[in-house]
Amino acid sequence: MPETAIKDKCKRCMLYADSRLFCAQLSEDELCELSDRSRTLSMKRGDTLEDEALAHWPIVAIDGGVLSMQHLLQDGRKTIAAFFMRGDILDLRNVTNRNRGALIALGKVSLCRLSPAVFEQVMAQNAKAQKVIWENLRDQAFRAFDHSGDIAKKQALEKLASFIFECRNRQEHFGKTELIEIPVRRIDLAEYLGMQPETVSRCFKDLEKRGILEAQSLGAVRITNVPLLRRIANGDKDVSTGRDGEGGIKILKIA
Amino acid sequence: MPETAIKDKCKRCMLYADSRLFCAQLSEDELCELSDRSRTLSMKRGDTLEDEALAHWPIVAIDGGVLSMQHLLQDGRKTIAAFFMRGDILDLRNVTNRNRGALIALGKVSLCRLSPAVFEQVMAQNAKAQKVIWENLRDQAFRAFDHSGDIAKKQALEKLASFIFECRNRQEHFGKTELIEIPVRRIDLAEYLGMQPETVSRCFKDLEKRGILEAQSLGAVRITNVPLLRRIANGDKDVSTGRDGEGGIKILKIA
DNA sequence: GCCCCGGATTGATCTCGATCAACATTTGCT
DNA sequence: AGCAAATGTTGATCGAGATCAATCCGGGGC
Repeated sequence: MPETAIKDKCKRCMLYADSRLFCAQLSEDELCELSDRSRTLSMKRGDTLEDEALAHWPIVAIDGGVLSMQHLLQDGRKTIAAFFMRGDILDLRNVTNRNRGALIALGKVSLCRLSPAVFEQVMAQNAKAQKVIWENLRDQAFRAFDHSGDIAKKQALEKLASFIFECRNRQEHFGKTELIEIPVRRIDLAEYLGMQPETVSRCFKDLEKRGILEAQSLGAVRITNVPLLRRIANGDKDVSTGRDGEGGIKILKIA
Repeated sequence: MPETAIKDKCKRCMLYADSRLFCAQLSEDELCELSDRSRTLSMKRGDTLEDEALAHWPIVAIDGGVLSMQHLLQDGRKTIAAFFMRGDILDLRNVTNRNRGALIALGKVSLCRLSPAVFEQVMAQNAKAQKVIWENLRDQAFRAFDHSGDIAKKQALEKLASFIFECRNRQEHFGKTELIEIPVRRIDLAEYLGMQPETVSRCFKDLEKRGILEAQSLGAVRITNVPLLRRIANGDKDVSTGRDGEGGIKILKIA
């Protein structure tokens, strides 16, 4: 077998199979070198990427599943600051643990610890790959800015509506259907949105009662009234308080 | 004057004068080309970077002042998702306005709209410059993750304490003093932390009453009890609720 | 299949911070 | 400097969502 044959582990990995993702941008030689010097890892719910492991492998690329960044307060309160999913690349080189939360899997996660040396080399040489990782990091940052805005002033119902749209934006679209996958448990969702699981539950029920969405299961919903959900997400009080029961008649107050 | 003479506008700009920032990494030729194809801009409180202007100049480097990213809800509620300060570089190429808030100055801001072509060229050629902008974007992302965690579950007092530490981390250290500059108004601070100006005011007063900090003016405070403020920021309920009036005696519950 | 247990739901109560209102102070403009 | 408008502070009241408590699932292991 020639030195440059693409490894099976890479052929099975979405980072290579999806033409928009990082490994698909690499030349055969680059991919093989990166592959040889990198290590895949499977995690299950609750597993943590330990500091010690991260010191050696500070660059992590997500193949599938949902990895969370969690902040733990001293009295036990917990928050999820971010979700990382397929295609996301985390560069934790020189990130002091002061401003980095724990990285914890929220289900089965498969990821690849990339060799920092090869990563750096590819970043310097391969403009296409550089563009992909730059845009990925930029997306992560903008998603975080958005999320900060969402949880700062929005009410519970509005936060949940925004989150459903965030899921919709991130998932590969299943045709034209408004079937949205919710890839995390209620409890994680609550921690991400800064609310209690009880409140999340109540808000889902409220949206169902108003005919805005249907629960398919705990892990998926179908939006039955996209414009109305959008208005709630955008903080239109006349809708979110339920005063306008018929829905969608009132003219939007577009700034 | 030779073609490669460094322009006055660059000599006066901290992006060049501070050796850690972007323009200081460039060769004289690179700097001059970038300078020729870029445009400085001064803004005053309330000025907005318009979409139209950003379409032509999507890359913005902050020389000084505080620029905010604001999200406006339909009923008038407003949140500040992020602060951008000296050295921050915003790359808004291909960012749909859907997930980008308005960019509004919170005081006098001086910035430089960088030529995308030259920026891209420098990013491809100059490894040192590439490292600086990569790390800057990474800092922005991690700061946003942190901030999301802060505002999701923390109480008002805890959020304010965290914010004071955020200011402390970001400012160039004035010697060893615990004098912290608060570079934004109360009202902006409230929008950033997802609370009301009244609450911000009450929390500052509370921290003063407890002897944890002294207000020097609206724009600066001196921390007089750093460990206690840290415990509040970290969500130690025994402290933040004021039950432990003497402060600092109780043993920390480190997880 | 059955058991088991973490997660999800539902209901009742309470609290922190939002809101409203009045007043003080700072900032910006001429 | 002096005025007007914007911002900040203080006090009183109210409500959305946290908290507490009691079930109710659903899916993984044997």
